[in-house]
Amino acid sequence: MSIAEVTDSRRYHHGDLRRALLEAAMVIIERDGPNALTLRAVAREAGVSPAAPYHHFKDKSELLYAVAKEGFHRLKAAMGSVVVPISTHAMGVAYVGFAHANPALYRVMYDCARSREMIPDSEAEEEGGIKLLRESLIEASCGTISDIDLELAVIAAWCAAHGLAEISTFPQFQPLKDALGGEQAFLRAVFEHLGYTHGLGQTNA
Amino acid sequence: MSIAEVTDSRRYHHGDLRRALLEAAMVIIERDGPNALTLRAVAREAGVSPAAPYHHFKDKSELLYAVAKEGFHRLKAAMGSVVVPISTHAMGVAYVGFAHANPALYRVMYDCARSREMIPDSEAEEEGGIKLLRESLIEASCGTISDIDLELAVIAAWCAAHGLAEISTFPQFQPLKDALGGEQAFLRAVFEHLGYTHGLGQTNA
DNA sequence: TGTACATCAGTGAACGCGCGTTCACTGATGTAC
DNA sequence: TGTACATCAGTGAACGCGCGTTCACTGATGTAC
Repeated sequence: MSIAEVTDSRRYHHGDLRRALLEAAMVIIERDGPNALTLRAVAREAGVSPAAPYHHFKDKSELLYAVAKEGFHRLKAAMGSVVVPISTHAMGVAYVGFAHANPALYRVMYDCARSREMIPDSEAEEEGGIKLLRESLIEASCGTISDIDLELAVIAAWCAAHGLAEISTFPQFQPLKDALGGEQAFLRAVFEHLGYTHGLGQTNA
Repeated sequence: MSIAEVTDSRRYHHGDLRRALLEAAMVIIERDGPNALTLRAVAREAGVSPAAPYHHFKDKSELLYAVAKEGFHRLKAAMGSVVVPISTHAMGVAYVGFAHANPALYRVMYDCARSREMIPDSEAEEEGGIKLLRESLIEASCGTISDIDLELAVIAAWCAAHGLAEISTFPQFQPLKDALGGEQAFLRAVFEHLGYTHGLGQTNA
């Protein structure tokens, strides 16, 4: 439920329109697709005039930035909330789970991260999840891993998670999912194939 | 060089406008980004009136389909042209190379593949690369791999390639690339971390 | 406590723009005789 | 080979639309006295 619905939305002054606009943007992205994310649509969704957002965002691109930043923030939160013992595998599952729960937002986040320098703030959020991943890999190796191997392991795990997040939703995999006994078993099996059974990226054989 | 440039583009009748429109669309996507891909822009790029494309595509979405299909066709060609002996690793490098050479097209292809049922034709093209990958995995296992393990290996390899294709371009990896001695060494190292040293997805340890 | 007033966060009308698409048209092409 | 004509693949003007953004405005809020 958005803040606009919680508080009395008929008030002239909204209360926290900035937050409400971000929520509205999330709704629109997931409901109507990233291309439907216009400033006017966001204002409409938040129940506010088309000019109102300009009191909170310089222009459309700044809203987009903020949406991506919020997305990375939530992704980091999802990854950080896995139950102990933290494993790379569990974090990968959380990562993929987030991407599947918010597929369109996930696309917007990465389009944003790829297409331009993130503002420092957003970069920090984006880095947040990576930091958690790195820590889990250090822990799993008992701190013996070299810097270069660690970075390679981070990237490898990130690639695996990103690939799985985007590709495993394709309908053509449904037969295999059924054969393996469901989505979770399917994800586990693919992670195993990629070397994440024990929560550590495999080192060179 | 587009066909429009090769032939006399001042002719009233174009010759192969459909092809020229696809080429123009590719140019626009890579030069101006996927959001700049409008029917009018494509016509403009091809040097033709805004109504001309309607003699070759029912509407804008049909042009988009055709672009994605052509993209998958080229991706398949890139994967198929790796030198013998064919290895999963070599095909992965070809895949990532294609994605890096045509980043925006690559996004359009996957957005298209994800957002709707591809028309049968396009699905065949999309499947093309997967088929090559599957064959390389069968060959590498000397035909002893089970059906389920084979499909898992296909998906794992596909995820790794897709993840690497989209993530390895992030600027934050530049230091590591430099430390490893360049883009190629970097890609090889990450592939190794993911178990593709010998051209076969690792089986469960 | 009550009042004047500056500030803030909204409104709603308007702008210019590029878009997808349609339409009547026209020039080029190829075929029948 | 030459001509009439159907067909095809273009043109260019026009349409309605939703967009991002601006602007003068106004209602609500909070603070100084």
